[in-house]
Order: sequence, then C-alpha cells, then structure tokens
Amino acid sequence: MTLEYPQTRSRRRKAARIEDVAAVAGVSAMTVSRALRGVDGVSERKRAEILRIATRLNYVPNSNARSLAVANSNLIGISLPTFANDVFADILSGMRGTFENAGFSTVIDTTEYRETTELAWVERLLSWRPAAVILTGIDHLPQVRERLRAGRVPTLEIWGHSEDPIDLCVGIDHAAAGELIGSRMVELGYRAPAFVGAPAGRDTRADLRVTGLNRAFADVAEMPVQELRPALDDASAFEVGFAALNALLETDRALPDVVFFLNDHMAFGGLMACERHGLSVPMDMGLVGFNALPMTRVLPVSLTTVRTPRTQMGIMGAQRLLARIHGVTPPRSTALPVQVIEGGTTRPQA
Amino acid sequence: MTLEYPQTRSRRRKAARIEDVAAVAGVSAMTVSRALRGVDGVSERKRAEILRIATRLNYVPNSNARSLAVANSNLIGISLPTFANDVFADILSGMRGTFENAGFSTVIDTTEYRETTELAWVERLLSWRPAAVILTGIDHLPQVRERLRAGRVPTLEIWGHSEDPIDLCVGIDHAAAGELIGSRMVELGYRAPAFVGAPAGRDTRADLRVTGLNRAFADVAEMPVQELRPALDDASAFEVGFAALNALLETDRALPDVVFFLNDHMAFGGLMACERHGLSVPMDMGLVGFNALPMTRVLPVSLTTVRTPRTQMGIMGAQRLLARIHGVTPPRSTALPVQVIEGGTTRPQA
DNA sequence: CAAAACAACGTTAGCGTTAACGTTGAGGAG
DNA sequence: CTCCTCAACGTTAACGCTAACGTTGTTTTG
Repeated sequence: MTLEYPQTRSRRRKAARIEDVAAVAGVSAMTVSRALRGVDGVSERKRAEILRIATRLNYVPNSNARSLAVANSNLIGISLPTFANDVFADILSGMRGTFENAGFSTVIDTTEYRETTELAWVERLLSWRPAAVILTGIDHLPQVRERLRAGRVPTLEIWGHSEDPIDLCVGIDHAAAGELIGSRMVELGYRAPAFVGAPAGRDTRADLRVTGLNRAFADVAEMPVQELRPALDDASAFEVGFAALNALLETDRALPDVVFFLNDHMAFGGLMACERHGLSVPMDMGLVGFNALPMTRVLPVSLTTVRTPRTQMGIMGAQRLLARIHGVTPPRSTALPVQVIEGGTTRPQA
Repeated sequence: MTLEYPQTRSRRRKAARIEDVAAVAGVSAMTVSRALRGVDGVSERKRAEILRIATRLNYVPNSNARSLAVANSNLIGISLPTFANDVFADILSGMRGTFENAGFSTVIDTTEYRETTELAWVERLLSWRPAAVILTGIDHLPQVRERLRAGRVPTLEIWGHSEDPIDLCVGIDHAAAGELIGSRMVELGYRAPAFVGAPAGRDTRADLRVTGLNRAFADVAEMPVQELRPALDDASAFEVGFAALNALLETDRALPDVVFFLNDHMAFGGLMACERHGLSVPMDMGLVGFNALPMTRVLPVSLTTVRTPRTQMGIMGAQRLLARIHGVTPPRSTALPVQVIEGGTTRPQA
C-alpha cells in the first residue's frame, strides 16, 4: 500500500477568497468584507488599499456564501410565457429599470405557455432564496400557489387580473377589454364577429377576451363569436394570422363582418390575407388587433386596436413588489384601464 | 440593565432545512441529502419516506449552501443586447433546449447594447460562480475578457465571428455576409448602394456588413455605400426603417438603386415608405433585408434577404460549451455559412 | 466458518461570507 | 493622572449543505 500525499490544498490555483485578499493586505477577512461592502469601520487609507489589492488579485466575492450567511438574496425571478412577443418585452423593461435602481438583480425565464414548466421553474428559483417572484398571468398549478405562499415569498402576478391573487397582482381585465372593444364594434354596426387566437386553454387571456366579446355582442348578433384557434407551433404570429384568415376566406361558410385578433401581429397577417384575396378592408370586413404595438404605426393603413398600458403596468408592479419586500403592504390587486384606438381597418361611425 | 432573553432560534418560523427533514425521518442529514439527490446509499423504503416527508414539510433545498459546498453551480449566464429582436430569441431557443437537457439552468440578461452594462453583468454573474458564460458578439470591454480568462470560466461568444475569441466562438462572418449579398446585387446590375442601420458604433455587426458591401461594390460603384444611421432610441425597427427611407426619399440627393437594411423589420418599414411615396419596388429601387425572419413570408411581396442559421448556431454553441465544461476542448471558433434569398424586392437576373 | 465484500447508513470537517460581539489604542474630559 | 469614549480593527460562530471517510450489520466466498 503506497503512502498517499496529504491533500495539498493547491491542486489547481483556485479563485481568490476574501482571506487571500486579507492576507496580502495584512488585515482580517472581516475588514476586507467591510471595505468591499462600503460599510463603516475601516479607515479610508486601508479601504483604498484593500480595493486595489482585491482588483489586483482578481477577487470576485462569492454570492453563494454571502446569501448563505445573510439568509437572503437580492434576486428577483421573472417568469414569462415567451420572449417572442413584444408585449412581454415592454412589461419587462418597465420592471427591470425599477428593480435595477433598487439594487435587485432579475433573472428571467420563459415557460413557453406550459404550466408544468412554470412549476419546475418556481421550485428551482425558490432554491436560490429569491427576494421575490413574478409570474405572468393568473393561472398557475395549485402547487405553485402553495409553494409560494408557504415560503412567504413576495409574489407578483402581472398582465392578468384576479380578485384573489397569490400575493399581489397588477394587470388588465381581459374580459372587460374584450367587452369594451366589442361594444365599440357593435356601435359601428358590426354584427357577425369572429376571433382569431391561440388554441383554447393555451392562453387563457384569449378565452377571457372572447367571453367579453360575447357579452358585447349578446343582444345584437345572431350567433356567438366564431372562434378560430389555429395551432401556433413554431410559426410566427404574423403567419398564424395570415393562415387563419386565408382558411376563413376559402371556406363556403358565411363570412364574419369583423375579425378580432389575439394581437396586432396576427391582425397584420390577417390584413395581408385580405389583400391577397382582394377583400376590401374595412368595407367588406373589419379587422381589430390588440396591444397597439408601435409596429402598427408604419402600416399603410392604421390598425384598429386596443392600447394596453404595458410599461406602466411593469413599473407599478415593480414598485408595489418593492414595497412588499420592504414590509409595507400595497393594494393586493389592480386592473389598469385600456383604451380603444380606432384606425382604418374598421369602418367609421355611421 | 434588564436581562436579555437568550436568542431563541424561533423568532419566526423559518424555512425547513435538511436537518428538519432528517429529524422527522429519524435519519441523518446526509441520508436525506442522498435520498433527495437520488444517489446511492439509501434503501428504497427510506428514500420514498424521506421524499414524502420533505414535500410535507415544504422543504426546498438551499442552492446557495449547495453551491458553496460543492464549489460549483449548474448556472449558465447568457447576455443578449436586447429582447426586442427575433434574432436573439431564435439563438436563445436553440441554446436553452440543449442546456436544459444537460441539467443546466440559464439566466438571461440584456445589455441594451451598452458595454459597461455588460461588464457590470459579468461581475455580478461571476459572483454566483456560473458553470459558463455566453456573450453576444465579439466586442467587449477589456476588463470583461480579463475577468473571464482569469476566472477560467468557459465562455462562448455567439453571433459574431472572431479569430481570437475569449474562449469559444460560434457565429457568422458579418463582413463576408455583407460581401456575399453585395456581390449578388452587383450581378443583378445595381450600382448605387445605400445602407440603413444602427448608429455607428452601437452595433458593430452593422459596420462589418458595410465593410463587406464596400468590398463587393468597390469595382463597379462610383462612390462608397451611402450610409444612413438613424438613432434607434425607443422606436421599433419597423419605424426606424420607415423613417430612414422616408427621409431619403424626401431629399434632393441622387437616390440609391438598392438599399440594404440592418434587418428584415427595417426593410419592411422601408418597403412601406416606398409604397407611400409611390416608388415602385424593385423597378425604381431594390430593397434587401437581413436574417430571413418568418415574418417575411406573409408580406405581399417576398423580401430579398440573407438567411442566417440562428437556431443551428445556438445549438452548436451550446454543445461546444457543454463539451468545454466537461473538459474536452472543442474547436475555438467557427463561422457558419449564410445564404442569399432572392425575393421580389430586387429585380430578377437581367 | 473465518475473512472479505458490500449495502446502508452516520460523523467530521469544511465551502466563503458576515452578524454579533470583543479588543485595542489614541484622544478628551474631569 | 485616571476614567471614559470611540474609531478601527480582530474573533467566533453560525448559515445549510455535501465530500470523504468511518461504522455497522448482513451476505458472499474460498
């Protein structure tokens, strides 16, 4: 049996620790810690020298050790359905600025509209002991709600609206938005509505908007809103709207006189389909988008759509969550107002 | 002086630790650790019981403690310029799937095209001891390169191409891509090129493409590529392309006969501007995009553009990075090929 | 049937950092 | 000159987890 060498701790040059900095500076680790965090208790001379030495040694503090010691972190996790949607990008930019200024780091992930993915993400995230969690929408697996509540983690649900959020909620009332735009279309004389959106169940906001549309058209339309729910798969929203309306225009069924789309991109795709079929918009058919994305401003014809306060929503949500983290209790749930934008894809007032 | 109560450890019900689970299960903490991680050394009976107890106690492992103990993590940090660009979304989706399958978590952040933001992000990220780092492009502050190399962190630069990457690089040669599409336009008879992109310096890929265009047109054009570099600010790419071409069409200067855009969105904006001005595309002017985004497929006229292998790039980059993490050394740098897509916005072969 | 092999655990000792408290020496008040 | 105060440090003991090694009882093997 050969004698093993003792475990010499220098197998490979490891990253510098706070003690290494301390040794070089001839002080204790605690002093280095104080110097680097900028707290009291270190003379200016020493602090400057310690900082110099730290950079020279390429010292990078270990956040794992820090978070373990202080039993919290400044991480905020954000869950989005997808990156491929300008809506969420707008909400994000509103939130992130606010958090950065408050000294919090954000980690973002997407669920691709799968609830089980969201649950797995929540569990992984919680293992990092985040300061707060942000979820998109108000529909989550029961375990998500349980875990977050049990862990007493400040939680924000954004974009949707709920009377009984997990913790906090800032968004818009999608059913009310659907009813609002629907009512306006009723006023303009439309009577045969259709809706082009996501497959049922995938995006519950879409379902809510249809509910609202049906409320608006209940008294005047002969039949409920005709729903088209193409599979999205990997096609872009443009293509989905385009394909859906193409399919509609090629059937023998009675055509709707107004088509509501899940979002502006789909509506644009639909507009292209109408053009291809020689259908005149808005005379033969009205088209309505959702969100009032800036894209709509360059189209040859401006799109009728609904303006959603995405950036404002992000900022308000972030501010309330910060308040929550700091112990004060903000209003639990708020629905922000939306606004109808009438463009050239629906006929003017009769 | 009043006597203080001793620090009773139950000030507030804290989250369950591994020891709490162990106590309830009547085993040691180590056994719980083994059971939860699924490693050998625990009987199936005990493992099942421990799992039950852990969920009942709402136990969530503390990743900070784990990472500290094992001195590594399964985090991979990804830095993107922005979310508001389908290009990066495609690259992302290619990478993330690969990493998820390999058991790594990704944390994503955006720099908004600011190098100092990138540096700050790298420093924050390194403090979490990530398994690897991914940066977009090949232009970074020198400190970024130093820190990553000093820390021996596996690093991938993606989207651009460099002969001397920080560590690994997978992307496309933007200068070559510019030359490729430029040469094709020369063949088609175009002689007065213009380029609409980002402000100089903001996006160096744009500068490289202009370099390539100039190489292609050097022998036939009377003057170098006319460059338009509108400020982007918060306008969408659609609007930027639209505004830039509007401005161009309203000056008295000699018009270019072909306009290259930074990306497809801008090209579409440009197309809308031409339409508004009654300019016939491709007879009066050719328009060329970049990336071959799916959006281009729904336009009434298909866009001439350059297909970039974004998803493939993400996958290849991720695979090489994984290999790197596991100790094998993949090729340091690869430029993937791009492909010219000729559509209806440039004239056909004479 | 003793020795070796093995499964199934438990113990010890860190990982790098910081909160809480202790120590030191210089300067000021009385 | 003594006592007190205070700035500027140092010491100790966690934080929650796991690698490495030790221990026990049960099989297997020659």
